[in-house]
Amino acid sequence: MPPRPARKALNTYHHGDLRDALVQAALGEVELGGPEAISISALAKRLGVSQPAPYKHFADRESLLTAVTAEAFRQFNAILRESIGKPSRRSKLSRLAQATLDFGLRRNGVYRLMFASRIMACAPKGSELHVAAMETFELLLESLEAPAVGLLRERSALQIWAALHGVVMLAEQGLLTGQLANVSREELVEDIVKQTKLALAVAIKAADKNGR
Amino acid sequence: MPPRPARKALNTYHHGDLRDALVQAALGEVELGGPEAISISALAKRLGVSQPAPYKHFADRESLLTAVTAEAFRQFNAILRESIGKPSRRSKLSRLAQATLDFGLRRNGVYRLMFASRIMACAPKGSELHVAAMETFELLLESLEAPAVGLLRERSALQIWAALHGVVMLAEQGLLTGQLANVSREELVEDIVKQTKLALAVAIKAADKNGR
DNA sequence: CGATAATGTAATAGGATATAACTTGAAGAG
DNA sequence: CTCTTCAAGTTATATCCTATTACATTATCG
Repeated sequence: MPPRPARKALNTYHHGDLRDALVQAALGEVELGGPEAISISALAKRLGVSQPAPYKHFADRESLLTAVTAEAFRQFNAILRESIGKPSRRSKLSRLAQATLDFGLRRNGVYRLMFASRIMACAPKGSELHVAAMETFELLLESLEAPAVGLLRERSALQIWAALHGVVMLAEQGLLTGQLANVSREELVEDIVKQTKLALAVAIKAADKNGR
Repeated sequence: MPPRPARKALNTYHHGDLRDALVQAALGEVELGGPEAISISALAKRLGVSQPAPYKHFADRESLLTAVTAEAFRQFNAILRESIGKPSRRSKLSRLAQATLDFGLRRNGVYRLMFASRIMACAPKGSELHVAAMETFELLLESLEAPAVGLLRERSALQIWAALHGVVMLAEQGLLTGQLANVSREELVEDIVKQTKLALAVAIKAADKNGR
């Protein structure tokens, strides 16, 4: 299927590219109010079309949310790709981790849509959404500049990924209190990166010993 | 304020303890369908009262959700307390981690309400909800049987906590694919526990060296 | 150029949140 | 013991949102 041709609106009756406009506008809403902020009728009003018009492009609200989530993953992937691409004295993993933290806090509504709603859980394997999400994980694996391969590598990736999620969630929910409140988020994430590298090094050494 | 007296329903007009019944019923709904499954009117119908009756106890839907979340935290805390209390050959930390994983997967709707909705982010410090959530973190600190104190201890707790969250979320969303799909969740969590202990040991050694 | 599919609109049903005004019964004061 | 009062119900209603149906308009292509 070729990407939609993005026709121009030549008249007032047809919008031109309502489908894409809906996704973008919805992403804007989610950014502020999270997944539950998306209202089909509000979006229609905002885009100057009748209330039922969106249903020509999305079967229901759920289906719009799915498309929005997929778009969010693509944007997120672009950011990650850029973060590990640019040269820096810090490691790729560290840069990716910091970029994730930044995205998770600055665009928290979108982040919640991606990682904390039930939308993802419903995405069948091979769907647009699932593919985009898998690509995120691929980027993470790529940023793990380590000699480990296979399962060991995946387990390390999972652990840093999981820990990153957790920090974003806990930070957003005001659960970083006590003395933790005085530590910058960046530093906490750096802790996680270091810890993962340390554990991976130990695991590799152990594997070598066994394999020898 | 004394705990609500849990009056009996002596007649048909008054329910007896509608407030508590609402919270419990809502918790049941959340368990299956997540936070968005809660509908005031559906709950009212299910409990045999008129649709606006719940508004005598909760200002709005949001306020009911907050109460439900607080109750969920209390139940979670009870489970955690039990898990680290009973004697076992495994460490407290490991038992708490496994209990969290179990709760997160088996009662995922509730878990999402607790850790992935915007309800928590809105809870002011000192509120019923915030207190219950902080107690969860206290239990985690308690289960960290390590000589570390203060910030170092809190940072370790944060890291294992964050990683646990992440595994629950990723598992629920079907993002554990590839070779990871063949590893049991319990094993992945055990990885996290080991890794945290290792990192903490290293950090303590470093701190000792500096402090010497 | 005319048929047809894609994309819009208007009208409407159904369900949810929330408020207002009224009713019931429990519980304390005199 | 009764009267008053108030918490906790009720019915009725306004508003908003989702979703469907039937109809209108334009784009596209044979």
